[in-house]
Amino acid sequence: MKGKDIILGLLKTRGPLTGYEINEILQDQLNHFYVGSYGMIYPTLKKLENSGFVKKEKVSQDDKPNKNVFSILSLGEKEFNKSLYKPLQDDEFKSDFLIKIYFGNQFSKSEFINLIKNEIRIKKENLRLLEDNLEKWKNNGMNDNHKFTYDYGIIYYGSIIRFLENKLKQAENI
Amino acid sequence: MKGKDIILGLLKTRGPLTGYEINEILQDQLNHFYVGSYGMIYPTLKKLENSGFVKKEKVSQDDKPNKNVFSILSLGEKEFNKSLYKPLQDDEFKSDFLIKIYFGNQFSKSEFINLIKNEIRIKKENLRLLEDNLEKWKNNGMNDNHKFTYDYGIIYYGSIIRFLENKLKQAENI
DNA sequence: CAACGCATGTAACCGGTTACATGATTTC
DNA sequence: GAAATCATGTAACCGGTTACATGCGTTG
Repeated sequence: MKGKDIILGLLKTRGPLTGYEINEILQDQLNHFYVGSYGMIYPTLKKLENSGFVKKEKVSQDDKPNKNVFSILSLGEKEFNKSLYKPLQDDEFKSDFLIKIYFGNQFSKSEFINLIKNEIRIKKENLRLLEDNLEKWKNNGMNDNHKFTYDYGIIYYGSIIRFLENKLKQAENI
Repeated sequence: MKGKDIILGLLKTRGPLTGYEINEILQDQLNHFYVGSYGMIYPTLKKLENSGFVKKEKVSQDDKPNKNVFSILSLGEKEFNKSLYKPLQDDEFKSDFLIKIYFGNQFSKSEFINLIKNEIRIKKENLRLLEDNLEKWKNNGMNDNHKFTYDYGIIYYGSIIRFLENKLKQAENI
């Protein structure tokens, strides 16, 4: 599933949305397993419109700038359903941290330790951001499946932080 | 760190290598945190050669096809060191499985359960492949830092498999 | 009047992937 | 003589990212 399928899925399951709102959902809820940005969202919405998958409606607002609201069309629903039944792709994981660890003998002891400390800091920050979004998410229509993806993130970050803290102790005692 | 930095790092830390050998190392050792392929390796080696980072040497073999052996040059070592000290990039994780789970209310109960079973199968297979490589890796110069990245993979797969098995039970009991 | 939140977009680039194409040598 | 292993490469494409560019309306 690509960016276009996620956008179609959001429009299908949550109703009409603006590019701005799609971005908010991606950042608040899907960020730990799919990274999106405006640079993906707006060009994709344009392509989806040109393909007849979604339609755009201009909405004037008094208290805020005007906006473009996108709704999914039946052709778009078909396309989304198709994507759901495509064979499951293996996860893509790329870790700059692990690449650097792999070449860790190029570092001094203190550099190596700082590398791990830094990664722990980042992962703890990731975990905190995810946890902070929980209340917001609950008030914004969180279902059991959303909770599944949330729990996955919590377990993943927790396991990795524990692992890294062990490795840090080992590295410090050498 | 990009593909080019990994190739430079391998040439620096393991000595001269062919594209074929680089691919073997990527598949056997780095595959769980960096996915590479010939389509990346050969064009990258060409660019590295054109930039003066590596040099190519043709080697004739009697028992096997001839090959091109690449060695790192001092300019390449500089480039690699530079990449090691660039700010740590956040991991990139993209999960087709979690995207489908996020939209899980589009599935029937049995489809949903099969989706989880399928992912467990894939993750167990990933884990097994990693474990199977351990002996081979040990006999091929595995250091403590390599072991670090191996352990990371084991912990990650183990945690996720346990998590998914719990969720599977829950899904079956609804 | 600055900072922030809301809102939309594009052009150039990138770091690859995918599919294809080829061929030697050895083992079964 | 088929399959496996060793070995190298390219052309077309892709799914984005990065950096830039703009502007309204509200809040402090």
